[in-house]
Amino acid sequence: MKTVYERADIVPVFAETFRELGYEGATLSRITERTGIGKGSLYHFFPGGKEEMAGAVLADIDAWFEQAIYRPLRNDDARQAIAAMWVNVNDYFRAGGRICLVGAFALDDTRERFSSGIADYFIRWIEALRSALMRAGCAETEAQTLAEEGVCGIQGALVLSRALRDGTVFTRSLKTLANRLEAATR
Amino acid sequence: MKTVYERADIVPVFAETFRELGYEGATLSRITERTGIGKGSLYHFFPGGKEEMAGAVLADIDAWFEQAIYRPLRNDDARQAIAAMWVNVNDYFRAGGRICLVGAFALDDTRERFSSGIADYFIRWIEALRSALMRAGCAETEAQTLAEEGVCGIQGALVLSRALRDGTVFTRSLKTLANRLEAATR
DNA sequence: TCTCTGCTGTACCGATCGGTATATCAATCT
DNA sequence: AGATTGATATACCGATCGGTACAGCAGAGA
Repeated sequence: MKTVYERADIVPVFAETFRELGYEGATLSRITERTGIGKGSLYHFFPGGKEEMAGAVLADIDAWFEQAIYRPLRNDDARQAIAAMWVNVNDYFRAGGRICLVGAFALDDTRERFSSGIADYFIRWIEALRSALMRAGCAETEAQTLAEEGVCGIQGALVLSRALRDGTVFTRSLKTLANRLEAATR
Repeated sequence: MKTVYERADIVPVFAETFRELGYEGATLSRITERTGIGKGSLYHFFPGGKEEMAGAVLADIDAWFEQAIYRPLRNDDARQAIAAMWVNVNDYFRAGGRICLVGAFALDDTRERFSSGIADYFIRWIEALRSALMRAGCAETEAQTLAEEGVCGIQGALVLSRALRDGTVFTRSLKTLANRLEAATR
């Protein structure tokens, strides 16, 4: 059999594995087990090993957020883009059933491996949201505070809903944040 | 030499080790290296191994929050207790330089090992804060929302300040949250 | 002084870690 | 057909994993 895998097909499986087990917890045997791909192929596509695999996941995540969240926030109608952000974020994180890998990596030593990528992800998110808020009528300092508060709140909601095993906490928190930002743009 | 260690002396060192490396990343060799205690003593005090060590840390953390945060929120003057909470939390987390181990454990598979302890920590925090908010004059539903938002925001601020390597983000976020709650109690 | 108890360091256990080498396979090109 | 290429499974590597066994050692009580 010659089943050819594409990086694009494998990376999302990596992502879920790292999400569930963390960087250290995601051993190569776990990864081969979940992807169904042997070490041979794994190292063929990712000669850099585990670190390259996780790096590919982060790049994949970054690309998704760039096109689905950041770009609309920067370029499209501000109010609409912000509203779409809440919906897309709720879907992406499966209403709290899925964590933010970037945030999780930031919390422990794994941060040192992907330092700049992790910082970028959040900087660009906050900056894009701030831009949208200002276009929607916020003053600069308020927009900055609210943007930080929004991104912050999302990360916190992920932690909390995981801890409580209650996805409604996540969706409810997003709603509260959305109202808060909406109130500030009129 | 007969240097007798107390569990109370060791546990905080465990805590920092788990914080920095995560549960999987905190190997026994790392732990012995940081504590300066050999495996012999380690397993003498903690026959249950790594899991018991981490469990002791969680119990330690829980006890600290109970006496320093939750109890005042439940019993003392509401406004004062809330104000004290922000100060104590900022100190405890070293202005964002130290993460919340409970939150970190919640994010990956480690949650399954300490499930009830993790959930309890957050449930009691939110409940205590809600109680204080109500005594300070909040309506019940608003108090619940604000309490969740507060705890949520703290967790998010920890993630964000770690990711950005910027402790000012943490302190600033706490300030914003404090203002938010203050505004709702008058 | 002589036990006895509690603590400690160390050697060791099987299992698994991340990673490498290689032989084989399927498909394509000449 | 024969050679070449890319993809795959597998065996294997030294290192380290979490955990155990145990011998020795210091101090308290007899």
